[in-house]
Amino acid sequence: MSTTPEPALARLRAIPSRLLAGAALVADRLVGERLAAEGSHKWHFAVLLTLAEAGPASQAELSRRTGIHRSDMVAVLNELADTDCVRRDPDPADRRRNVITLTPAGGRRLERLDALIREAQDELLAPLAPGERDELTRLLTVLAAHHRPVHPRQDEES
Amino acid sequence: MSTTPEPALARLRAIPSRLLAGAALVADRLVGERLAAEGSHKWHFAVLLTLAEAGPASQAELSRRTGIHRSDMVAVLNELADTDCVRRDPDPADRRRNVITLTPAGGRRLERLDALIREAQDELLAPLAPGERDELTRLLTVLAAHHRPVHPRQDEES
DNA sequence: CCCATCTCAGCATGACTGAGATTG
DNA sequence: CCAATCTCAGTCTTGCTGAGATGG
Repeated sequence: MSTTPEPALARLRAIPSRLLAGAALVADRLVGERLAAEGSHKWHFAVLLTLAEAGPASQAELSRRTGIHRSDMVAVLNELADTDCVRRDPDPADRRRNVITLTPAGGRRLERLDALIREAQDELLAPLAPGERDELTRLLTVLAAHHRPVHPRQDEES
Repeated sequence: MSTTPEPALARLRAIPSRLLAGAALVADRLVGERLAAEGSHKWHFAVLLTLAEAGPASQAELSRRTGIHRSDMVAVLNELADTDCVRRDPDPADRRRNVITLTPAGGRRLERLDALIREAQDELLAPLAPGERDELTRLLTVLAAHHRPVHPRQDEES
């Protein structure tokens, strides 16, 4: 037998890794478009949320917490500082570092971005029933928990 | 009320778009590593599969079918031709184009790559029960069907 | 003359690296 | 003198654009 009579045909569009890539692309576009309309991107949200979650931190610490590269953090914080969303003060205890602090304006910005992101999730999951949305989230959470629940690339080796 | 008492904390890791991005990254790595070990990447598989599915075609036609950019197709076909997986013959009916044909060796290569990709899916979905794997695939398929069931980027502008 | 194809060189984006300046 | 931080310039990667050559 020629081993692959035609099964590839039906299989193609059912490959989970391919489906995931497509869904992730769509999701990223939906989120990105909304944040861009507000003059933001994912990184702004990540930094603001991390500050709200875990409190003030140095830039290096924010890099570790968010997975954003130390080199890109500069621009993100410049933009957030320019719009008064964060303050960048010299740390009195260690003058090598800046302490980044969320401002009230930053908190409000976080809320706006959060609302936009929830909107995007709703659009993404619109074709699913409420129970299905929860199930999808649950299954993806299981995968995330199992496969290196950390950040993608970065300097670190080992 | 201060509107965001602390709900962001728990919400962070449950954002579907974020979970999708993480899962897609893992999936891509699992697939990519295996194909790289065979000296291949996704595009080789896509081209071989398309040839097996839909038969010989010109390079331009393959670009359309696979979503691989016409400019990248050159290198992919060079590599496949170098390993005798495809033949690139001038079309007797239209000498502007090459007709790309899958060779027997190409068919065998396709089977190997297909096996590697199935391996990768198994590893990706390992933490899920069989029923859950099907359900995840089904849910992702619904999303794919609803949100532009086509290829990502490319020249075309509407 | 216009259109499609194949190819290649070069651009644009996004992420990362390396090193200098500052401070501990 | 070594370590950590902040910053910036430059590099590397990947996918895409533009245009020349071939041919219908």
